Amino acid sequence: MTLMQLYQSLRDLYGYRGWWPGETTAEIVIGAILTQNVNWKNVEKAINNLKKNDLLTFEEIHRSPVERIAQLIIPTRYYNQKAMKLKNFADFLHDKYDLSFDQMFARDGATLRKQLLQIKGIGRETADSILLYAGDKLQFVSDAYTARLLGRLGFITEKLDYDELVAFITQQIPQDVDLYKDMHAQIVHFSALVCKAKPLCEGCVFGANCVGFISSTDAHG
DNA sequence: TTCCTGGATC
DNA sequence: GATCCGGGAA
Repeated sequence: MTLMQLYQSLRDLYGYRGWWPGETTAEIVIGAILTQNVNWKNVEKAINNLKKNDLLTFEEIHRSPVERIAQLIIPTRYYNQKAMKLKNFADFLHDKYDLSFDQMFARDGATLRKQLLQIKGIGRETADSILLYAGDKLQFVSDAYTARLLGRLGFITEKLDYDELVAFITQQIPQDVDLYKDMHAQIVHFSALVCKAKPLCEGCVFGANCVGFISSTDAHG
């Protein structure tokens, strides 16, 4: 099986997803920060709280005290840290781009990635999510789901760090923004529903292709 | 109890 | 690489 065959299987299963929930660029960026290590349902609660208080733009976040933001995003678990991360991004956008996403995304992806990674609270996965889904940049997004799935399916046999995994994948697929968006979306969806930490192997489309697969007749994998 | 679309710090 | 952060649903 190739990576594109993996992608096609998931796309056949779920249809095109394209994915990232959020009606505005700011909402996508906010979601990318708030979703760190937290269930997306909790992020939705926090985003609704921000929306009800007209805090879903970085103009408002920039001039709002961090304590007020923290109180609204409590469902995202690390709310004090994440409130500061939102403030840090707002400061960055204000100081470097006059609070304009158009100006920010006018930069090339590689330059912008380096800038985003200098913001305290923005790591590689969050930066890449912002670049791909908020900025339509050709930047593949990897994550713990991707590493787990590719490990179980036998694509990778040794641990790769984040950047190595991104390189491993992008070498084997067409360089296309919409493909990057949908492929990550499919992997996340499948990993959250089926190939979970405790996988639901029954009826899995990959069946015997999975090296982590434990059949009911195999007492101990 | 476990698990959830991480990142910073030491 | 180990630990902190520290809510909510199943």
